[in-house]
Amino acid sequence: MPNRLAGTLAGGASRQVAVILPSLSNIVFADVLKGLETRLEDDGYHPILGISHYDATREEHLLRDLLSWRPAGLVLAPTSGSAATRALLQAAKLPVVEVMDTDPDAADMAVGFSHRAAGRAMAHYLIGRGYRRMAYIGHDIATDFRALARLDGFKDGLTDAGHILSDTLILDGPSSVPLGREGLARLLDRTTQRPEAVFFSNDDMAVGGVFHCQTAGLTLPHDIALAGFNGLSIGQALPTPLTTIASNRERIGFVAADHILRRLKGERPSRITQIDFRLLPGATA
Amino acid sequence: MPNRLAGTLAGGASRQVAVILPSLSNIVFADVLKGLETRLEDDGYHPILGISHYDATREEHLLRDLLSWRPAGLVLAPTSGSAATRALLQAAKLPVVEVMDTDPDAADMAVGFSHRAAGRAMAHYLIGRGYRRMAYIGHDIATDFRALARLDGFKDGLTDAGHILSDTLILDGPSSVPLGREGLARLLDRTTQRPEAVFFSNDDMAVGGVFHCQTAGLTLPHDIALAGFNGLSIGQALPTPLTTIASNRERIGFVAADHILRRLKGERPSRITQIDFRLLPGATA
DNA sequence: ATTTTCAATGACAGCGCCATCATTTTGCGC
DNA sequence: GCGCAAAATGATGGCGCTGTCATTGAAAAT
Repeated sequence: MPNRLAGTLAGGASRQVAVILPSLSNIVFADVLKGLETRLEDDGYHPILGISHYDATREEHLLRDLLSWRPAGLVLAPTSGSAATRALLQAAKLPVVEVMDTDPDAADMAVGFSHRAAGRAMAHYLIGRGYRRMAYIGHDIATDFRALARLDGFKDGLTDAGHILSDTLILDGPSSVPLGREGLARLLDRTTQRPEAVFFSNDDMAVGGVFHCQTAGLTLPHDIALAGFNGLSIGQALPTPLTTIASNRERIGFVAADHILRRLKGERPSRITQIDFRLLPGATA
Repeated sequence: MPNRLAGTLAGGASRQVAVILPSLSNIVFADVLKGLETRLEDDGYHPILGISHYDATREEHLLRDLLSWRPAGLVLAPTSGSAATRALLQAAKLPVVEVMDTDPDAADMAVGFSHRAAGRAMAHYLIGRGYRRMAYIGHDIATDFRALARLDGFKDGLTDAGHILSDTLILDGPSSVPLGREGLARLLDRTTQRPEAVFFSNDDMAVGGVFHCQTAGLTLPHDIALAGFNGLSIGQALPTPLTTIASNRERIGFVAADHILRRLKGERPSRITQIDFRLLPGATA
């Protein structure tokens, strides 16, 4: 059995790719990782993993740590646009892909989609369906800046049509089904005038909202309309399939890995790669 | 920035731990990985990841590949008890933890719980609740031998009380909410006599079963009782919380990593470590 | 002041492999 | 059979670091 440490040190290519993700609690990043691993494995590469927990300091520390293994490439779902991180990325002489978004000033390459555009698309859809009084329920937005971008896009979309967001509820902690359920309960509890539609920060939260409606005896979408984001299979299997936006996370990971590998072969994959999202009209909105 | 390749080659400890998991589609293994990463990160270690896709050949190949990086330790959720794999593990002079089960003849250490005992526990619970005609709905069991062990344990439990499994439905493909929903629909469709209770291979499948009942107008647990396995938050957030068995997957990962690290410090953590499962009586059975 | 002990510093071999270059072998034409 | 070019084989120098050993200087003991 060869010793790849020695091989790499002596000048061979490393065949390890550093991967930094903000979380693994959310299936979303597990999907990205799956796509990455699938493509990397094809060429005999392996991911070295770091979890930033949505913390910029931790991310920067991980970056140094992982880079010290001299990986052949780096894939990360940035947790912040911190200057220190950006400097490290620029300085690192290796292919870098930032995933999940399409930041036009990415250090090197980017694979993902515009969360702002996704939020806007949902606003347009809901307006098109005739909803006017709309609310938003989200998880801890301070950390998850992509969810924040979707919220901003959603507001933009409402503004486009001359409307405004009637209510916003941000809950502490990571997104989850129970948190979404609690969120909708609290939102409905505190307002006299029920919103016609609620946009959740993601599908986990939205499914929780659906469960609350089932418990509270609210009929979807007649009494209230709900929409999520991600297109998780759980939402589609509900008795009333969730209206949501499908993001192709596994493909994002796959393409990101492919970009790294192609760059290593001397090719020049495009700097920004869109992996389209798709609005899934369900039965909840 | 130091070059850890050189450092490790020169005799330093590697600070990389190889991790082989069967899948990342299932949140279960993402949880294990999260626990692993959390503990490893504390000591500046990082996981190098491989996904076996429940395939013994692939697992063996990954093993060789990852071992060629001379990691400090190895954690794997075995996909099979293949002789070749076992030989590689024995031969490898590094701490090895097999997770998710408590195989008494593990190559080195094991951290997990007995799936057979878990299945049996659920049988005892359901019998105690007065159910007699019981069925099982599972996903592709040929690959997921831990799910198979739970089924065997479930049968054992029924046998203990002088009962037998009245019906079994195994569906192709990995477990998912839609698959569970389809499974229950098909099971009920093909039998004249409806089972009193159904045990699903896991929570994803069982939640699908709950959704089918909601759609078909079946009241839980009066018309039919359902039980799952894993204790996912989604099941607990349902309007009728799912009766299931909670497995502490993140803790399994955490303890596994801790065992590796302690071994590297010269300690001798126990060979087999039980991470207890816990039956969660919900409202569905 | 001299010897002894100990810590601190510095020099160096070698981890296992890949690239490069030197050497030998082979093939071919005349 | 000889000369030359091409190919196969073999030897060697790092890659960047760690652990060891030798050396030095300072502190402690006599």
